[in-house]
Amino acid sequence: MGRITAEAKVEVRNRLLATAARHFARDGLERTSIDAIASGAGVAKGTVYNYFRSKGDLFAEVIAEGARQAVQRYEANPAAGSTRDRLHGLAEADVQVVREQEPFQQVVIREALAFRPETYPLVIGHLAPFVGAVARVLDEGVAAGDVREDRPAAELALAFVGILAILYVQHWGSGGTWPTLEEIPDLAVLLFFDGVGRRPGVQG
Amino acid sequence: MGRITAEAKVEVRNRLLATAARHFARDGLERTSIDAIASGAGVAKGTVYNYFRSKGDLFAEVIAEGARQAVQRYEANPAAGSTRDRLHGLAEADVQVVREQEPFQQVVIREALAFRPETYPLVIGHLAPFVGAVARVLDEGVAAGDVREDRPAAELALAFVGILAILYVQHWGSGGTWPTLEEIPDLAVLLFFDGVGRRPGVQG
Amino acid sequence: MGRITAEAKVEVRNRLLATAARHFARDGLERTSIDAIASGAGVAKGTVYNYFRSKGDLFAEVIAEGARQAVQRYEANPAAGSTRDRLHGLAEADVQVVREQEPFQQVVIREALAFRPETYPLVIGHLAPFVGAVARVLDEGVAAGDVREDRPAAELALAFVGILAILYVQHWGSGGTWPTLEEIPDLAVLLFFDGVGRRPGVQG
Amino acid sequence: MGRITAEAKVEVRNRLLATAARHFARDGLERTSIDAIASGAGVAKGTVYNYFRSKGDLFAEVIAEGARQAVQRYEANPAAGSTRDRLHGLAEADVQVVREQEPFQQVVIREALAFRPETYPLVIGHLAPFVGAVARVLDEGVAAGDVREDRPAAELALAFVGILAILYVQHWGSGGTWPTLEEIPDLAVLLFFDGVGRRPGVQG
DNA sequence: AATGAATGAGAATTCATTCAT
DNA sequence: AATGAATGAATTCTCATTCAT
Repeated sequence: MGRITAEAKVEVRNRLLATAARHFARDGLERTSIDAIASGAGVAKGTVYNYFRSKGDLFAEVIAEGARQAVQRYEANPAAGSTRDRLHGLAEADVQVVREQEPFQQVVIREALAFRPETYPLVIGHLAPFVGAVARVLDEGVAAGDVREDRPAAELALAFVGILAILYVQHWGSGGTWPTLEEIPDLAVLLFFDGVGRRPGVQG
Repeated sequence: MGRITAEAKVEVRNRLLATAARHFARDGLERTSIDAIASGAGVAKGTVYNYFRSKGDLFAEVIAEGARQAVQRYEANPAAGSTRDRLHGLAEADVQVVREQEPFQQVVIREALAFRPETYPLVIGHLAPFVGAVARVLDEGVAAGDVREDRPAAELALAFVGILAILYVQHWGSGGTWPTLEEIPDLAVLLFFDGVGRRPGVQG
Repeated sequence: MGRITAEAKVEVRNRLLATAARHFARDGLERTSIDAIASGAGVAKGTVYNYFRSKGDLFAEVIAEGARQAVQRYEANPAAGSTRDRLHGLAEADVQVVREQEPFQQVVIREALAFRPETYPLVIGHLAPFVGAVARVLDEGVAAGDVREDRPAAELALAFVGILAILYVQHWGSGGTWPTLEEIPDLAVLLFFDGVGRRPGVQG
Repeated sequence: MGRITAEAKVEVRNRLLATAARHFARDGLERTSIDAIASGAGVAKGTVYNYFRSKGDLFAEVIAEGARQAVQRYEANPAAGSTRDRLHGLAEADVQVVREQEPFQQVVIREALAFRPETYPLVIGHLAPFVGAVARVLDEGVAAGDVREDRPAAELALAFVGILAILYVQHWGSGGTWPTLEEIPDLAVLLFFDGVGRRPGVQG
């Protein structure tokens, strides 16, 4: 105990966040106990409360941390290419982050799908940058004549993110058998941009 | 005793299921108390245990009941028309069921998205008939040259159901503002079948 | 468990109140644990919460119960005699109640002296009838020329009740050695009405 | 280190005592946290334990300090005048001390009224000098024929101090509205020495 | 068959105290 | 000497489940 280096504090905090993410991802908010997180992180129960005000606060931090990582999604994304390529690039960036921070992203995505009043604004707020990037690409796609213009880009962007979410959920739910993480960008763009219907003279 | 009692028992059971569905849909499994269900259904707490072995069991029965209702999804579907029309018809049938049994369907769909080991087989098993009906339509669409053939119909069918799920979740999460239930069949078919990308000489 | 007669419920409730009063009187609100009350009353912890919403609520009920008993203080008081006799009668009635419900009264009196914002209105509200009775006697005493008229009767009444409180507290604090409960009415009247100063031709 | 350090230590100790007194006066022993005291005094939690063995010990020291200040009560008292005047003088001295050290005195007086076994001897021991001074004045009053002799002066002295305590408690409890600190000496003497009863040819 | 009081295992949270730095 | 992170016992309160009536 006693004085500790700043790095050690950060290390404990990160260990708590990582452990919490793992538990929240597996068991959800309610079924995860602070006890489990504490002992999973190798600290006493009270220590958790030295770092986070409450279980809900810790949960929110897990989501925020996940979302923070995900800002790379669109920043790391190369803006080049056709509308289709750019959507594919965004999806690939997303998959990259999910792969690296799987428990965090699992918590974010499941919470986004749960639409709970307590966390809804939090999740949505943190998802906003990514949704915004998608919407921007779509807007430019409309201008270029690549994207249908009978639906608002903002709604379509939400749908794209939703389709990605569904694919992740399917991935985790199937134990990783289908779809694999690698397939997700292709699938997302196929479902969202190309459509399943076949039309004369078009790809597919 | 005799017939009247037997009917009364069924009636109590149904009331319990309906009340439970409403609570589970609103608050989730953990945050719903047996007390709330019992008093909501106008019976004593102990009575719940005369009908269901445990809270988890009651939850499973709610899902099973919801899925049972949902069998109409594919049975009510008019088999006629183009592939696109038939998919639209399936989506409409689905929305119809959701509308009529909203709390039950909300529980089923959210549980499907949560992929919890305890309920996963239950949900998937009961969703299977609907997914199968979609796959059948897609298979026939492939034969008719209406549907892209580079992806297995079974996987595409799952994706269609997933897109429907996302739209419902978005609907409930937004407080019903977007999308409305009426819009969902159109949106689902647009996203899934037509695609968001615009191609020469095609709708959009 | 299970169904129980209404009398049995009342009996449990009373046992809980009496046990709680004993503990609160000895240890105060904070240092008394629900566990101690439960096991002292021979029930499980949860049972306490079947009867009282919270520890604070139980505490409030103990005070309310104490005050309820204490309404007898002024009702049982014979209205006859001189002002001095009537004050003595009120004090005697009060002592009587304290003797019969000692833990309850101990809680009420100590709480009254603690003036805590959470319980202040409760205590004062319940003490009001007794204070009012004293004030009435004093008012009539003023009219009869028995009581000094340079101070509002309401304030003097508060002081009388305060003096009684001090004597109880002294009684409990000294382990009952001084003053004894029997002495309290005489002492209260002596201090409050007669005064310690000696004046020519007057008693004392 | 040397002198400056020694002075600094005393200064920290006093700051801790003053902060603690303020908190104990407002919130009581149980509801005051060491954390609050430490940060209120501008030191770390551990530092509190360099000065005081435990929270209980700190509380005891606050009382001791309060009582130490209160020794002035009787020392500052001018011994002159009638018995009534001398009592009034003692009460005025007391009020003076309370005014200057309000939080400390508030803790002492409330603790005196709580009669807790842990602090009882402490409080009583420290109150003794003041009670003794009152008793001395009363004894001399008896000799002069000013004070009733049917009760031991020691007991009457306790009652006088009790009446003062009640008036303080009433003062703090009422938010300072009644009685004000200024009124207390008059009121105390009126209640204790003169009495509320009116008798022919006497003041009041 | 219904009832609902009793139960007691948890769960979150607080906080006095310790002690390595 | 001061610090403040770590500790873990203690406490309140919840609620699924049981079972006597």
